[in-house]
Amino acid sequence: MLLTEDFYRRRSVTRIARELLGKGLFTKISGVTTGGTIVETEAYSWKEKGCHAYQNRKTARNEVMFGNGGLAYVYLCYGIHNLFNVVTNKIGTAEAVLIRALQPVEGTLEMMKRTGSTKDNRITSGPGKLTKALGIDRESNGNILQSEKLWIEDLGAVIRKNEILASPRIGIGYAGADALLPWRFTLKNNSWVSKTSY
DNA sequence: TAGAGGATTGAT
DNA sequence: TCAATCCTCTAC
Repeated sequence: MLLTEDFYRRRSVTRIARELLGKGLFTKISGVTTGGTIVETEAYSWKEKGCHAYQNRKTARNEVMFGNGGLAYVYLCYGIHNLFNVVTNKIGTAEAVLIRALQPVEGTLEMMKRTGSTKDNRITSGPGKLTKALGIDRESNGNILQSEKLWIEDLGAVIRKNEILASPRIGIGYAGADALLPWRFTLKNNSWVSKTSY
């Protein structure tokens, strides 16, 4: 079952980030479906320094974050990687959830091909890697997440509170005290969660 | 309009 | 530990 606008347009971005765990992110390109279960997310809000839209700073890049919940926000990081976010909340409130890792469900062979990997392990364990595996690039920026090319669906998995781990977000040391917010959510003991040196 | 740096990754 | 790589944002 596809997630609808109501799911994305709620007020609490951290709650949506938690609830996205266990949901399925998929793309269909040239007739091939690829995707998997979301096992790691991070919440971002205009209220804190880690966010591109901190203090409602609106630029050409982050404009989509100010749009309605249920849109894709895709941007280039380090000149190399496309990072995929889900825009949440209502028009004018810049919040989003970064999808950081998936557990493959469908199209594993195609994802291996796209990432140039010969093994099927950890091909979607990281925000830059999963976009490459699913074929997501900036052309998807601003697209709705209920299309035939890109969507998130409820796979029926029930995630209990005690299966979710909250920790500080990755790679935003410049955000000062806000870098310590426990807004990174992972499934406990899931081997597909991204590896970090932190 | 130039210059610095980034919500990462994989190889050394 | 470090380079790849290019777009975005800020300052001048």
